[in-house]
Amino acid sequence: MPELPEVETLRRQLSPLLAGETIRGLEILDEKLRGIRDPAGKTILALSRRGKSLEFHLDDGATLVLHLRMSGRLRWLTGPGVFPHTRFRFSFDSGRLIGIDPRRFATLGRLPERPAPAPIADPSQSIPAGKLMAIAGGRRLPVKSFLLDQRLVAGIGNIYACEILHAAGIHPGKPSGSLTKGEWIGIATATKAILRDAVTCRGTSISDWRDLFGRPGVYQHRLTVYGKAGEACPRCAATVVRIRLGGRGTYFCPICQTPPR
DNA sequence: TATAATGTTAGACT
DNA sequence: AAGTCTAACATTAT
Repeated sequence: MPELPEVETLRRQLSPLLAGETIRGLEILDEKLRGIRDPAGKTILALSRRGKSLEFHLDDGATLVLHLRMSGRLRWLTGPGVFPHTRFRFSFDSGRLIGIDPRRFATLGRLPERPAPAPIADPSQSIPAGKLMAIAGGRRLPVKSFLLDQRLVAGIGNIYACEILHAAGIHPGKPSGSLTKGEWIGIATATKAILRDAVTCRGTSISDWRDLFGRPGVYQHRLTVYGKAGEACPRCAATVVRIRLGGRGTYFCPICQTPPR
């Protein structure tokens, strides 16, 4: 569920609450998450984000890495509160951080060594068209799959990939190696604008995404194609279609997103 | 009952 | 061999 804008929303909301706070305890309620050394007594120095991962930097030099995968959410509580599917609970002097995850795909680890960052490490900050084109090289990989590959571009997920390609007017199935420089520039421009806008909107709440305080984001009101099969394309009024690409539901406008060749 | 869901990855296939 | 594709993970909702 959470993509770059949603995770960045959590990071921004958590930073002022947790920087300098000492972890008083960590309760793990899902046996799948067992195995991390107890961080109780460690102080959080800073929070960062890498792609869709949220990183807690501790004063013992270790880093706790949280990935929410499909259905993970975080809630900050200062009073009582019980949520179904709670999988872990951090306690601090100032409150509690609850991890909620119905599908149990989320991961929480204490990684001493992190993998090398993707070539496009933060597409909301810097996404040079020339670099995209170079990476795409003569690949046949559909451009949407390219944008979703976290080893290449970190942070874009299914919703924003669909929205970016619609904004850039490019068919999601177009082989990435066949895009022109102009098309990559369009993708880079759309990516930065959309991701930044979505962060400002505190993410997209189509179904169950909520921010740290339980409030829905508002970017769902700005979606142009994602989840809109059968509806009119806001740019050309043709009917938005849904296909399956790389195993994921893919929405696009068959008229203003150029067909692959 | 069958399908799909904001993600990732191991293993299969080409 | 590298690039690409599919199934699987676990659960809920339609």
